[in-house]
Amino acid sequence: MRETDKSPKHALADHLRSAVLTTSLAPGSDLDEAQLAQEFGLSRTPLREVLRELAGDGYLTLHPNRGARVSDMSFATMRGFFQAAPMIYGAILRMAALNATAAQIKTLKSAQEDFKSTLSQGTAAERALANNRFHEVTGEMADNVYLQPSFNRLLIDHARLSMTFYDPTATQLKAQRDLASTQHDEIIAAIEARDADKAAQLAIDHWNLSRDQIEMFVFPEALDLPLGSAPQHMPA
Amino acid sequence: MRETDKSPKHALADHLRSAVLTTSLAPGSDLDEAQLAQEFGLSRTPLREVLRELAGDGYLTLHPNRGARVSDMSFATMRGFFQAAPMIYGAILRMAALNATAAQIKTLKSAQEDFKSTLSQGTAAERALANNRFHEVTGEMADNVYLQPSFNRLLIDHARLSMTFYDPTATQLKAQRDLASTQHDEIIAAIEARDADKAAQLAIDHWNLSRDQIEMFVFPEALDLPLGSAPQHMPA
DNA sequence: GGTCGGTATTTTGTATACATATTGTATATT
DNA sequence: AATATACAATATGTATACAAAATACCGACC
Repeated sequence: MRETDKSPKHALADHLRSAVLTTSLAPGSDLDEAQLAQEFGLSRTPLREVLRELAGDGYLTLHPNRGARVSDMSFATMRGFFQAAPMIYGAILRMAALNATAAQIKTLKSAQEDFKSTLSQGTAAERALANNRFHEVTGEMADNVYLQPSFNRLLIDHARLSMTFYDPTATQLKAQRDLASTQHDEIIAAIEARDADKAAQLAIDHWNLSRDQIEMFVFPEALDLPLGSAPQHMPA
Repeated sequence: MRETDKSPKHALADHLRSAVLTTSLAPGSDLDEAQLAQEFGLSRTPLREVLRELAGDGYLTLHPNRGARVSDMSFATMRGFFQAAPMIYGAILRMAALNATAAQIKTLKSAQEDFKSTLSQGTAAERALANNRFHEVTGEMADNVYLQPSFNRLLIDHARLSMTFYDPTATQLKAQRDLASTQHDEIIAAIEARDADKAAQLAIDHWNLSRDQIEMFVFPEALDLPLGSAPQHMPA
């Protein structure tokens, strides 16, 4: 893979996408056109075109006369996310099982290998990107231009939620990740067998796992402090 | 509504959207940047930004070094359309019933009034646009950024299919249009009553009607010619 | 006569310069 | 001292000029 001869536009777009997905660019943060232009060695004109493309895909939001910001994630959008995700994920995997080509299955397996290697020796960001890539491939397999835009938008925020609600101290996490990987393998098998119902079911299972991880972070075990053991705040 | 003081960018975007929806710009036709720029009185730079935005929304497709074309509709995309539409329409109307604001309901009623007036005295294109607007409002009501992109993409091709498979000679058409209008009224009522199940059911009904119209065009009654009554093609 | 190759023309992509809008700051006024 | 206003600084939006790519045209060659 030659990365060097890619056009600066592609390099910029890839960089921004990764940065948004891994929240190294935080939701809501705003981008400086002049700075990015200089950094990636192109003028503002093509740069602004890239920003518009990424805005169309949901990575960024453009505010007239006020520049581009990373699309933000409020509690309202999270609610919408949890409502829409199971349906879309299920539909995508169902169609993936029906329509996947041999070449795509090969690509998916390779994406899964990459994901596995990030499990043993990758950062949280690398894991999120590899997982994102795996699911992107399933989206391509489904080959439905009407579902794809919504699916890709879900994937963006799925990655960002994973990064946001990632708790390295959680002890169950290793086991959950292994289960996720196992589910990926099962998904590949279902697609290869063209078993649409199985694929749809696995989508739900996989989604629930993901959902549990986030829930576990938001609603952790309450701390078990006996009443009164914490020092009282006394008036000075 | 002042149309005159809108920025040329908005004017261009609106024009292109309408032209695509009504197929006055045919699927697959390509756009001349220089010509459009002159026509709408702006330079190529902002014009290209508009093209990128519309491409993000699915109206256009950009081909690197080869300009912008109206997104085309193949049989493959039609198949995908019929697979995805019922699910998304149902989900959108369900959420619309749950989340619609009073202001939005007012907007929807007004859109329906406009639609009704096109039924009695509008062209096919005007009807398609008014119908499209009605459903766009339901999309806004659902207020779900993850479903909206797919829904809007479906609406684009729904409008274009209506225009493509529109048969002014079909006698049932008037009755079907009145039924569509009645369904719109029922949809408004369900949303106002916050009856999500009803709204979802109406989405399916409304969709089936639409589907039947298209099917009627593609598979018309076979011509009732007795065998042999058509002149045989004789060798010269 | 048809196909290949090279040049001219057209079209798309990029850079730079300029115009316009927004934001921050300092000063004046109440 | 607080607010309002004018002005400066910064950032976004647009136009034009130039570069690169693709297409069309024409002639040579098989």
